[in-house]
Amino acid sequence: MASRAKATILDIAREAGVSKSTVSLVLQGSGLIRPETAVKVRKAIEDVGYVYNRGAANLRKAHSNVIGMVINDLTNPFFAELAVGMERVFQAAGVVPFIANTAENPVRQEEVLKSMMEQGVAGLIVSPARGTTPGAFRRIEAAGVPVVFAMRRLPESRIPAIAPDNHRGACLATEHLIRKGHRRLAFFGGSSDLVVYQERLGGFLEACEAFAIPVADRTIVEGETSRKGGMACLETALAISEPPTAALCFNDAVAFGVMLALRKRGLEAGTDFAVVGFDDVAEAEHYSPALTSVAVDTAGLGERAAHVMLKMIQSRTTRAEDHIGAVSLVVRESSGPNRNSQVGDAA
Amino acid sequence: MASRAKATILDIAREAGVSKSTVSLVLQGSGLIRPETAVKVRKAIEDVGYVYNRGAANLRKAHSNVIGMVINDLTNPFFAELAVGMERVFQAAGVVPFIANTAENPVRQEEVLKSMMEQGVAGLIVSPARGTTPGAFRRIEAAGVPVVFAMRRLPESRIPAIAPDNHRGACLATEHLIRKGHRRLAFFGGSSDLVVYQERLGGFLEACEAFAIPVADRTIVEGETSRKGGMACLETALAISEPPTAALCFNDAVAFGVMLALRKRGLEAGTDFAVVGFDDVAEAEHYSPALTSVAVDTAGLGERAAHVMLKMIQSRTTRAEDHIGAVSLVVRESSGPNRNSQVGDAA
DNA sequence: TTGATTTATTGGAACGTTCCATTTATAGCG
DNA sequence: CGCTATAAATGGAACGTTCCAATAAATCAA
Repeated sequence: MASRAKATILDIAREAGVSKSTVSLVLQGSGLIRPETAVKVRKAIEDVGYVYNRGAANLRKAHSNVIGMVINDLTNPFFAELAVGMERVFQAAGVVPFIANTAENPVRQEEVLKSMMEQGVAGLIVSPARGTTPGAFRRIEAAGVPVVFAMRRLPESRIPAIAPDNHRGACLATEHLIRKGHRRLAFFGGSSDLVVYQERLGGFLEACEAFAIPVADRTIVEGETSRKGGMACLETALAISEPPTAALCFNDAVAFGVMLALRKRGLEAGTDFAVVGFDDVAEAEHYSPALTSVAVDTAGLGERAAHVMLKMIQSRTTRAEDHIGAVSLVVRESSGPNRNSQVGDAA
Repeated sequence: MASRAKATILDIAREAGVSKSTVSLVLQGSGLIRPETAVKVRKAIEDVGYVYNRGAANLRKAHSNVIGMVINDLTNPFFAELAVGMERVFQAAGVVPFIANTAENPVRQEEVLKSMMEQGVAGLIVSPARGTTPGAFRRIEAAGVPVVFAMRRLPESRIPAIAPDNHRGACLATEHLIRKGHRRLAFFGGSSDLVVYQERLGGFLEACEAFAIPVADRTIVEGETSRKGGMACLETALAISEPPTAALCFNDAVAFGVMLALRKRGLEAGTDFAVVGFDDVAEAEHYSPALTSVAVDTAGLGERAAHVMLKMIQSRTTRAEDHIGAVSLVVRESSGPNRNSQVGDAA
């Protein structure tokens, strides 16, 4: 079947009785070669068990066909969904996305980015890890490799970002809680070194402002963006003298944690304390009680990011516009007795 | 900062006033070069904004430092956990794992594998997609690239597999249900074209046999391995004349679906119908009622798979032993009123 | 038939590394 | 001082492709 040493186009050429250039042309699907020749060559390729060496090709070619996706936390289903959305688009464009996980660790991220650059990726889609330094992408930009940020952005950076309208989403959710009659509100989870956090918290505060919620009645508890973090937030908040009666959570994981902590205290989300999440991951719908959450169309943002990347590569530019995705509040049980079921909105 | 065109070792050599060979040596951390020279070279590397071209290097070197991880469903947190376990090990070994998702699609898988081979991966860790044909890995084996299967295996294949003791896990879980007093049992979800399915169903049947459960009282419903699939399974099972009172589910996703469908009918898992899952994903613990499930130590299996791969690469062999991971039943609420809390076991 | 044009095919020079065989410099020793 | 032994640095060929310029073959116009 396959010969001993790795077969090259030279072996194919010999086998098919043509020149290596002809083989190369066939490999690239050039219309210049005579159909019969092409058939002959393709047969030889099959016979010698040839595998194309993209590394060698990239030595001559301008662009590779791989794009790197660098994700801060693959175990969060939210990011997995994002990745899947992008994959769909890239597959159709004949581009292969390689995914790498940084586990929210800037050092690891540095290594991963370096590695991807060394592989010669055509572009990079990144959801930056917490604590990424502003200069982390300087070298990559200098090398002319297009980068787009997905879901998260960096404080002062010219790199285009594709993200949901965090401010508006948080506003919508907070308004919803206030309309339900809550007057002492909390914002749970996340930390201020994340731009997303600033945006979501900003939306929360704006709504509070708009409805004249006094500053003293706004409880803000930073914390890990995980179930565990959520549990801790609730404990902290309930310990104060005039505890809040409702909370907007930084993301769904935090919200799940809050609901868990409530149950541990014999309280129920929705009736004893209102909880709203952010991201609307698939689980939100299936939780009990079902979680009210801000839907951000994750897969859609992934597709959008992929399209932007493709366009950047094509027009060999390193610049593109930001894109802010529409959000909508999906009202379920965790925020209190039902009235209506979905409040849509486009940004 | 960075020069116009991409810098190469030649540029560095010129900048540092040494030969390209010296630069190459420094890049590889050879002890042959004088420390002062190394420092000089490293400075030059920094100055010209050099990025190493691994493609070019691989043209000469035997092995690349990238390993491909091909996963059938990244949105399943179970597989994401697996991936994360492997990453830990690889990182420590200075190897970069690139992850790709096949979305349970054999055609997509073919493309992904081809692409990884073209990139010149040193090895491949694969959780094969459903319906993978036995010959899918022939060419890869012929090329001498080591492959290990994780979590799933292929019917008749010499490729080593790292997987949990599915048979034993299913046995354990079924026994648990029988001990709780159930006499009409169901096995929900999965389909017979998966080896894992055969193994888990086998364990279920063995336990039934051991406790003399008549064949007529065993209900087996195949279905999608998702929440949706689980819901459908329950509907089907409850429609028969003498419906089962307990079910072992192919995996946790199916179990969640079953619990959801129960609630829709006003029934509660644990009291009205016993449910046991498989995999023990993180959510299982947090569900309500908490899901009894077979824990398989996902991350541990991932680490094991990574180690096996590393060893195969090092000893340049394409063969290795299978590895069957220990399992344990984690008893929670969904299987009925508590008695004990965890039944451990090592295979 | 001949030259011009089009269609297929081909050799050879890159591309950016590594690695072997040398060369050059430095030190050690009697 | 001459010789060997060791340490440090180097030139050049090779790796498997692409692509340009060139050639060869086939077709056409006159």
